[in-house]
Amino acid sequence: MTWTNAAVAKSLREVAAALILKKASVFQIRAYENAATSIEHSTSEIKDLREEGKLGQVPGVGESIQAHLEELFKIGKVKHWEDLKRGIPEATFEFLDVPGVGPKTALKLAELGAKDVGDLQDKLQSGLLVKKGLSEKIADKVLGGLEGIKKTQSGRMLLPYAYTQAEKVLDYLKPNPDIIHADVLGSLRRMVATVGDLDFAVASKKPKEVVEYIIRMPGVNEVLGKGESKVDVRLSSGLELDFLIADPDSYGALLQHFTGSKSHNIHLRTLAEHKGLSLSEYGVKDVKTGKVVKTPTEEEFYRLLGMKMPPPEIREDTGEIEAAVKDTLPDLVGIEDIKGDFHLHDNFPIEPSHDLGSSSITEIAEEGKKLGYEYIGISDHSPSISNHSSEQIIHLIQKHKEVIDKYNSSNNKSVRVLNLLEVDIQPDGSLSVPDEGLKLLDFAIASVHSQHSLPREEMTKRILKALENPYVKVLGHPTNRLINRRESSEADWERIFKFAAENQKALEINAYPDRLDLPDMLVRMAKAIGVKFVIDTDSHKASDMNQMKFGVAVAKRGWLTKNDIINSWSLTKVLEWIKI
DNA sequence: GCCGTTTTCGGCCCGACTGTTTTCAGTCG
Repeated sequence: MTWTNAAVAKSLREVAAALILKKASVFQIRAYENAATSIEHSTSEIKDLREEGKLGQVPGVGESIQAHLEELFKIGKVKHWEDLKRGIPEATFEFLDVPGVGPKTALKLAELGAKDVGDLQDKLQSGLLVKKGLSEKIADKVLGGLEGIKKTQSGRMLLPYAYTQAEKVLDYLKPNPDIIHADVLGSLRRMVATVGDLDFAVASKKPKEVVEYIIRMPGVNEVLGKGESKVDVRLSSGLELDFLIADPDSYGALLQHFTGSKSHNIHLRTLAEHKGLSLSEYGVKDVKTGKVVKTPTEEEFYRLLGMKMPPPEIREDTGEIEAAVKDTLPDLVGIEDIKGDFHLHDNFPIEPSHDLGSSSITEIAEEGKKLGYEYIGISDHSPSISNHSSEQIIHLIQKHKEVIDKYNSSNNKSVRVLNLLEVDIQPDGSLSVPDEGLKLLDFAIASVHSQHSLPREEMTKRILKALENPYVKVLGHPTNRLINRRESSEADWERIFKFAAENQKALEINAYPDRLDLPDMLVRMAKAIGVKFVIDTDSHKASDMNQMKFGVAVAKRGWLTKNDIINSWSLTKVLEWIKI
């Protein structure tokens, strides 16, 4: 068993479930749940922290759980946890993965004889469990939930997909005269890399009419739940949409409440309580008088709590509340600050190791101009090392350089084009292009495209060796994760970030939909170490260059300001940075 | 079981919907 953060968190949640079933103190239960959430959100592998003796630094992990984790990593199990789980059928814990199934339902299902998820589905479909005393409605709900588990296994939605779907829904909502405001909520509004469900807020004086209007939306296949001010639907595509409708006077509270994150809201409520206030989606209540102050805007909601409004992207309870109180929130980078894109693949026949782009330099440059850029970087994959001699590689780079030089010297160029290359970091840390080839470039982006799961120390040395090359200015998609498909590579990121900071190497935030790499939490860590960043789309066709906003979202979630991001600098300043 | 600008004890977020509960429990966000 490899104890990833997800696996450790799952174990803690199972213990919490066991505690619920054994009617333990709700606060003890919450403690285990808090520890699980905190570990899921940790920027470091918990196993590494333990080896470094830093387990106690994880919020929510106190003396007891710390001792439990020591035991877990040492012998693979925890006696105390096993004692707590004793007497509860093993299948109970498996059923917790089914949406809508909590500990008590899970136990009931196990006691009725369901052995595992597959068996559960069979016994529900055959009606066996209902015959044994399970209510039909619960049976239907669990069957519906089993659909959900399949969705989870196939992965949460990628942010750009969710974003596009949500835009379509907002386009349907906004023209309705009964609808005063409509916004997306939840993890999508916070621009988290993956999104589970799509949640929407609607401000209206006529909630019932709005509910009916939503039910009539094209593509709605099933109404999953319906209340006075709430409706959940499933589209024929399988996508679930949740809508919450509020009076315009309390719309700010609704937006705030359901944007979350959960940990942000919990912290906020605790803070409010000390001021004698209580928070809900209806507004801010004075506990003494019982009077609710409605808040039409989020700014007003936060103002009543004596703080500035933190941007949705950073509402994760990682210091934004403290900063909002002290009025020291960072001025986060915005899409309008971006002046270029360094990672773009064109269709020049460079005979690359990986995929070629499909647009010409001219098309890419024109798209760049449309986006308001001053410069772009053409960074094709390097010529494949197995099919070419060093001389051939250098020759191809020379040819490509001539094309770019010609474009830059033409009279009707759209933007300045930088001559870059995405070179492979070989397993031993050497680069796929000899230095004589690299010196023809403005600079090189170095990326790992093979052997992604080397042991941590080997991967660390591999990346550091590549970054030592003076022509390499950027580490491309640093962790190599592919969301829902491939885990991040293991490496000593702190060491890599320190090296990057000391040697003026930038880390890429790759905006490609299933990369979003560097991930936001590592962005924050790297910034604290003093690293600079570039945000790139890694486009293989010109029309993909508009995905920059998703990279900017990652940067925002990592608390980056304009100054942290090299491609928000002027061309002059970028050219100076290249020369360092 | 955790935690501290109410600090080593005494607190710990709030509300909606669903179900089979006729006054509340389970689950979710």
